Amino acid sequence: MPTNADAGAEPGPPSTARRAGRPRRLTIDTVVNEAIRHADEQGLTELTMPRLARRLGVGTMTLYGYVASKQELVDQMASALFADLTVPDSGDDWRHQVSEYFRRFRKAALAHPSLAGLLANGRVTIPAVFDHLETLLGAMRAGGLGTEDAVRLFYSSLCFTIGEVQWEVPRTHAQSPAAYAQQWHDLLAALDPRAYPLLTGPAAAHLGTVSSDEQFEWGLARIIATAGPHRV
Amino acid sequence: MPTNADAGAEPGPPSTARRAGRPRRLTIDTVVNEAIRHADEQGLTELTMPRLARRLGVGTMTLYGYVASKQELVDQMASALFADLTVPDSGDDWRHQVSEYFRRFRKAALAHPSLAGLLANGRVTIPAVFDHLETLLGAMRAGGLGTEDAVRLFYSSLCFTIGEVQWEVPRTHAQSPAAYAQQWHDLLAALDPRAYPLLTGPAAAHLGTVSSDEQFEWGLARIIATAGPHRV
DNA sequence: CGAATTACCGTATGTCATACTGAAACTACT
DNA sequence: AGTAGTTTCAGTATGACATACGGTAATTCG
Repeated sequence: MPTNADAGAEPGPPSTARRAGRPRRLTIDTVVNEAIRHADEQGLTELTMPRLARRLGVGTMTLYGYVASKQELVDQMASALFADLTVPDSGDDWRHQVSEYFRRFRKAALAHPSLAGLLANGRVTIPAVFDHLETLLGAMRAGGLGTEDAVRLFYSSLCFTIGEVQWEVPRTHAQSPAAYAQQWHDLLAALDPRAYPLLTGPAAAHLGTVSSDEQFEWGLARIIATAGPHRV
Repeated sequence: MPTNADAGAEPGPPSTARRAGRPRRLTIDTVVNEAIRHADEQGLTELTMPRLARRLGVGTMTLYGYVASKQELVDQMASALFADLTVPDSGDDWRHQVSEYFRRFRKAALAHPSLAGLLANGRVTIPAVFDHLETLLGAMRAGGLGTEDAVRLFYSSLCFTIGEVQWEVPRTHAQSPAAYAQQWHDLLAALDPRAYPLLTGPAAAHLGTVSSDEQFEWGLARIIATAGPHRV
């Protein structure tokens, strides 16, 4: 665990693990992790407090000893998604560094497709995002990029990555790849070739068959590779 | 009770507007529009069938004569967002045309901030999106862009636009601009200048103060302006 | 060993989406 | 007209949900 997200170190009895009173049956991490597992298996909409409690072998209200509300639980699930996200080691090329960072960002989001939608709710003030931004800004500036462009580059890449994940998840990760290909095939087959000569003709090959990874790389490269001192 | 003023020109097969049976008190458009208004005022999470029904002066179950489920209602709200979205007239420069299209797309989404999150649920098979894609593909090809690049350009721009809206809405549109600026100010002020010399120093000016419109234009330009025959 | 402390969880409340059902309002046919 | 047929309206009912409350159980401390 490279990043410490918990800034609220208790000033009282820090090392005393044993307190008076009935011992807890669970830990907050157990609860959050099991919630993530449940969302992965059944989908986020199937996650309810009673179901999660049953899964953990406790009463429903017990969960409220660990989180103040369901919303807080969901927030913690979202944060956990990015707990392991780190900035790549500085290399010779800041472009590689930034690209790789967002590649990791996307990978983290896609690791739990059902949670990717949480990116949208605006509550995810991604922990340590300031650390990452600070580090990457430094790399970009060292590479000759102006501060304003560096900020905008980061912002644009972030938006693109979030949007790409948003778009991709329901289409590829929420179903089998075969079902995805079939869906595109059916969709294109239903179009009138006279009304849609391009979509049913030359463009057809690029719509359903190209891997999403490639699409992501293409777009990210547009944003990143062309910025900086050498940009057109 | 306010009589609905919606134009109810039935485009169905028969010109017989009058059928047997009790007349409807509402139209589907009235229902969807009032739902959108409610979401704009109170937020999407506050939209419930009982509340919407009360607002329309009907019983809760009456709504189910217009939509099969709440999900269908929400889907229709999302579709309505883009009902007026059109492809800009063909100009001399396909880049302007594509840029303007996504500018309109974003504007449509931001017109109802609380609904922007619906972009994320993957159910919005934006109506007529195929029309738009077909038209823009034609323009791009006519401008010398290869089909594959054209598809990827559209896809990347779409992802970026969706992500930008996603990111922006909770930060700027769900609150007053002043509150937004204050939030950034507080956030930056809380950072330790020694740990975050860039964020608190040269980059600070570009974080909270730059307009989102400019950020959007910057990113979109990275994607669009550099693609094509002249790209690096 | 009792008292204090803390966590667990059964029960209760209010809201939600929605199924069912019969009343209500209109047209069409006689 | 009147009645039959058709369609919509809306009250009630059901089961699930998030969560407040309060009693009970498990532990440590004096």
